[in-house]
Amino acid sequence: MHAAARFADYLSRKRLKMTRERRVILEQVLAARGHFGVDDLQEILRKAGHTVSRASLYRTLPHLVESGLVHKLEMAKGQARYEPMVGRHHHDHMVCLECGKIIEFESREIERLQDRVCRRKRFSMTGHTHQIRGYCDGCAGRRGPRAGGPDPQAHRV
Amino acid sequence: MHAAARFADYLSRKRLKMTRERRVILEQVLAARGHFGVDDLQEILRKAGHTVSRASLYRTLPHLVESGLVHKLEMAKGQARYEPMVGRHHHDHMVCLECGKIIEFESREIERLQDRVCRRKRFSMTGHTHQIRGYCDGCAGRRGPRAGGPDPQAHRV
DNA sequence: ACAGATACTGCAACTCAGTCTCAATTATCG
DNA sequence: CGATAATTGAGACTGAGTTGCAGTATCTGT
Ligand SMILES: [Mn+2]
Ligand SMILES: [Mn+2]
Ligand SMILES: [Zn+2]
Ligand SMILES: [Zn+2]
Repeated sequence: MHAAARFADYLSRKRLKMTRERRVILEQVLAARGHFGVDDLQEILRKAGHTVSRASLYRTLPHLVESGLVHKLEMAKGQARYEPMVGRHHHDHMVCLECGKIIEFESREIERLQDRVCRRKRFSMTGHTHQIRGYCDGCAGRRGPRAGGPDPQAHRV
Repeated sequence: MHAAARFADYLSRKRLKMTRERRVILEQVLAARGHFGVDDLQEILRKAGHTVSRASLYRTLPHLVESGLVHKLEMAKGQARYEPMVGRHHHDHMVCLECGKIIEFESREIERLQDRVCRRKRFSMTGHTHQIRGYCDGCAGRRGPRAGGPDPQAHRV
């Protein structure tokens, strides 16, 4: 099913309207490659000759997420980022604390173990976030192998 | 090494001072069981007969985290929560979207696979967040097995 | 014990992502 | 078409977290 049709279907099932704003947001979001924030998206739209208010972006993105066309990444501190999910499958992310680069990874084994631990705890999972923080190849070298810094996750007492 | 001594050590190495406020914060944080937010902590302190400003809490908690005595949970939306980590080992969390309950889990296997995927991507991990959202045993029942709701992580296009 | 240097505190002002209110506009459907 | 209900942009607002400042406390010698 075509993405636009899928969104139209989602909207009509919810008695929502397919407006010009929603159409152009969908179009630009699907064209985007990589991960973007709300302000990035507004800039993308502006360059494409469209004007959509921040309020409408904040209102529309949750619909795109709920319809499954877009995935939301909850970053620490609250700068949410989004990525189109059309024709892609689930993955998780590594975030470089130096340059901000986002690296995608996927592991069937981790997902399977995750299901297993949910079953063991009688927990009904609807979603998850598995985010790894650290330094990418390029940035790790530039910092030296023993850089004591933020994110002291590994401490033991 | 005793937790208080450990914190004192951390402070002196950083040329920071052990103030009355920091002492009482440490004391109450270590006594806390479970996960708490900044306002919870201020209330705990107040009940213990101490007054510490929100600003000082926000200034001190990062030190406790960096010294490894406390762990910070980055929840969606930015209501950070903390938990004492003295004498405990690393674990991750499930969060019930209905009642807010936080369930802890640990999996050596997932951690191992996580290290492996970092190696494969040449990523130098300093920390991670693995958070599972869904419904706990009690809440899942009360909602019925097929409750279409938020967090539509599982969609495919 | 003392004094100087430096860090810390509370307060209130501020930031910033995200939400909400409202009046004007627009999609939808019979 | 015309009624009805949803949507929009603007700007006010919220709430977690941060910051500048002036007064205060701790620390490091001596
Ligand atoms: Mn991605
Ligand atoms: Mn925990
Ligand atoms: Zn990097
Ligand atoms: Zn629950």
